[in-house]
Amino acid sequence: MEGKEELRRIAFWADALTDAEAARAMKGIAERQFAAGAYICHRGDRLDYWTGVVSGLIKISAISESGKAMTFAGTGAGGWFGEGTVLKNETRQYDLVALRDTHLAMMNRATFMWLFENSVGFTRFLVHQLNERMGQFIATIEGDRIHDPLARVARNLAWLFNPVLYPNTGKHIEITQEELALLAGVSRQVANKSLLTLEEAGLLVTEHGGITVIDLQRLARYGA
DNA sequence: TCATTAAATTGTT
DNA sequence: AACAATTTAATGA
Repeated sequence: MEGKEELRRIAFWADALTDAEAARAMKGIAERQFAAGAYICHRGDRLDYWTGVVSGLIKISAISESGKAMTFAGTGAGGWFGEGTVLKNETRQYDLVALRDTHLAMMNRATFMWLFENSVGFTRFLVHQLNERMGQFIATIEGDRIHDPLARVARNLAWLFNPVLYPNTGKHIEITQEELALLAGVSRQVANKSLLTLEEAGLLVTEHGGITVIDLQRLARYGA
């Protein structure tokens, strides 16, 4: 009971575990802080941790052959990622960058594998998470062909509101236009104009240091 | 609680 | 990239 409460503070999937499983999970998790702009890991590094964002914002990106940065996904508070890398026991395929001061929870591989093989609740959660991420990656591949920066901003923003990957977030998120620009791989000016356009279309409301989404469905499909 | 200032964020060029 | 305008946060009376 005690370990579960503690785990619940940093992991929304704590409820899927038994008390004993939660206690074991907690023992295998280390918490680390990263400053804004810091690299959490570079492509090719061996990072054998399943990682959760307790607070902050990170970007998952890769450098294409042409040398252009390509963002695969952004993850805000409550998001967990890297299960694919840990399961396959291989090096990271992407760069991880903290876009703002970020607090991470990192579960070591042994604990992750133990939960995967012994906890029904955890395995069920993982399947759900992988399935959802699959859909998002497919959308990402399609999105990379879209050069319209407006659509890129809209999609990146919509990902941050994925209710399955980040169940804690409501319709509001704290993110500056500069941070969103970094995520979408556009300039801050473009992000600013895009947001104003999206606001005019009635899809969202811009605020200071934050955005409230009105129509997530249309936002995710914008330009498609 | 209110006024002043500093810092952060946004809007524009 | 640089600038001005706007909003929030912090400070002290």
